[in-house]
Amino acid sequence: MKIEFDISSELDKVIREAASNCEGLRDDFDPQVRQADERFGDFQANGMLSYAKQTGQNPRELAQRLIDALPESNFWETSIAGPGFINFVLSSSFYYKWIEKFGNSSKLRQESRTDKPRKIVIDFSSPNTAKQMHVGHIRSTIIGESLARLLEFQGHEVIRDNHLGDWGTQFGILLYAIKREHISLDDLGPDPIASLENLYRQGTSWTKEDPVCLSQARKELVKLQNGDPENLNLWEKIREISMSSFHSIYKMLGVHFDHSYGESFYRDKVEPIYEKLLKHNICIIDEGALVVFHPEHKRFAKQPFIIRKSDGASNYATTDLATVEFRKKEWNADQIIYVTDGRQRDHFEQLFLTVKKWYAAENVDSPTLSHVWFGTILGEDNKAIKTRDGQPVKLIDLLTEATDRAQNMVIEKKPDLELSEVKKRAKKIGLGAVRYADLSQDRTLDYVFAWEKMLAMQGNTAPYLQYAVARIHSIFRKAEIEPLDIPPTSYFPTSESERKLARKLLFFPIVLKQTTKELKPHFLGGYLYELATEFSSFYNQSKVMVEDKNIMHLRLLLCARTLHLMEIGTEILGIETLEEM
RNA sequence: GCUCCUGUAGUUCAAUGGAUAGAACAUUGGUCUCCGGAACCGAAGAUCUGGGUUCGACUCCCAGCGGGAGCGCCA
Repeated sequence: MKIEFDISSELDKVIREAASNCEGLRDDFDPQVRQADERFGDFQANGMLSYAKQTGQNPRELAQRLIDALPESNFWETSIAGPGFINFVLSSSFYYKWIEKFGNSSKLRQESRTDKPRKIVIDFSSPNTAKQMHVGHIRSTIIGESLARLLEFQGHEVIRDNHLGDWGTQFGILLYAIKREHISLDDLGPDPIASLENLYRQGTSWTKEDPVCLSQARKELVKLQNGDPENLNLWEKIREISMSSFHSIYKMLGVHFDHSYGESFYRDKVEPIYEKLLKHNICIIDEGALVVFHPEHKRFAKQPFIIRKSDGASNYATTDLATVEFRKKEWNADQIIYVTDGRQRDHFEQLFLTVKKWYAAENVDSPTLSHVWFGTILGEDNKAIKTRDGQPVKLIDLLTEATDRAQNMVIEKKPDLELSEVKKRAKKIGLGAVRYADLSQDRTLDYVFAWEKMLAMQGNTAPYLQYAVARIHSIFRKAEIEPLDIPPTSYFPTSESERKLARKLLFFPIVLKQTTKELKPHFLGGYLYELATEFSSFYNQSKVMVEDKNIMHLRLLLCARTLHLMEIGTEILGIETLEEM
């Protein structure tokens, strides 16, 4: 067996090869190599059980035959257990060689790169302009950024596109309110976006109370959409004010975009869509609106996908179609990933079906369309946090609270630290905690927003990961050696804590693969937590700086590799690490 | 009404159809001459109910019960 980065796929290859020369096993045999429970070994092949059953053979006998057919190797010990599991226990020398070979950061990055790079557009964050971002926006922003980093890490070309809600009906109301109050957008006070949001709220209540106001607001919207210079100018300023407020949050979170085209960008690109879909008989006119039905689909045979309203106006279905077209034509995207709330699943399913038919009719390859959806953040009433009812927590307040709390903790631990350094650390710790709170759980789950939860800093949290990293840095400072300069050693991972830590390192490629396949960052988060736990345990049981240089160098090597994987992993999640904390 | 998601320790969450369901918080007992105690080691504690498929089910299928969401002109 070769020492490959992804041990499970190498093992799979070796077993299949052996199986091909093995009586009773054919080409369709799937070894089902899995990460094994610690009690049984490092990897296990489960494929015998089902295969033996199907072919009417004895699984244990078959397993024995397969083991006999495996090439001689001093890298593992095999055994048959239970009804026919094959367990592989990797040798200490294998552990050492793997860690030695894939140790340094650049090597790890290189090994993680795909051999088929794709151009992938990630559509995420996408707040509405004229409003502040609130906690409901955090998931798309954080998950999207993390996926972007994950895919970039593997060598894909990622285009981050912030699909702003900058052309909605909210502008009618807002423009009406601005004019009624004779507001100057150049003089909105210290917090312009908050002023705009208040103005919008004010306008909403006016239009609700008085039909005359409502019709005035509608007129302002129509004027805007018809290109009225005054309204267009106001709209542009509102967009600028909004962008600048978004930008300050993105900057804190280390999020950036390549484009922020938004819905307004597509407003003059919808006509051809109607024409094409009509031409291909994909849509029909129904109750005055242009809609798409999918007769083959149990739900969408009757549930319409409205692409043009009965008043002739476009809606988000239209712009989404135009957006796909733009990303395909202009960017030649291989894949588009939409990171949105799960409540939009029907919409995207309909969108994807429609695109598929449209492109098939025109005989062009459709990009792979993926809806990466996440659960709703709920208020205490178990309903989605909404802008209208009550006061939703502003995102900036959450982030500020997080850094404030972290700052108190830092000061408590290190009272003599300079304030600028305190703030620097507090920012990484507090924002890391918020981020990890979201990324460490399966994105498809809803959760009730709770300060304590978002700001937790004990247990399975970002500060725990950061603490492990800081301790490793501390070891290297004390040892006065660089993580990449560790001399070779003849001592291999032997003690329980050494083996357990080494073993955890080996699984990184598998976790990375799973995270990518599912586009679920919590797999990576869970792994990093386990790795940090394994390290902490190792740290307590095995002193690194010992007399015996062989032992010390092996332990330093384990520390160095842990450090690299922790740094790579946290970087993908967007969590910053510290050398001291 | 139709469709989708969801139900795991007291609480918040894990678990590509695999062996004795794994953590955190809270509760509780230890470690305190240690390279950083933001830590480590231990105890106690859970798969909504009933069927089915399978050698094997938290996982897949069916039914029921509980929670949530979507379903024609918001996004």
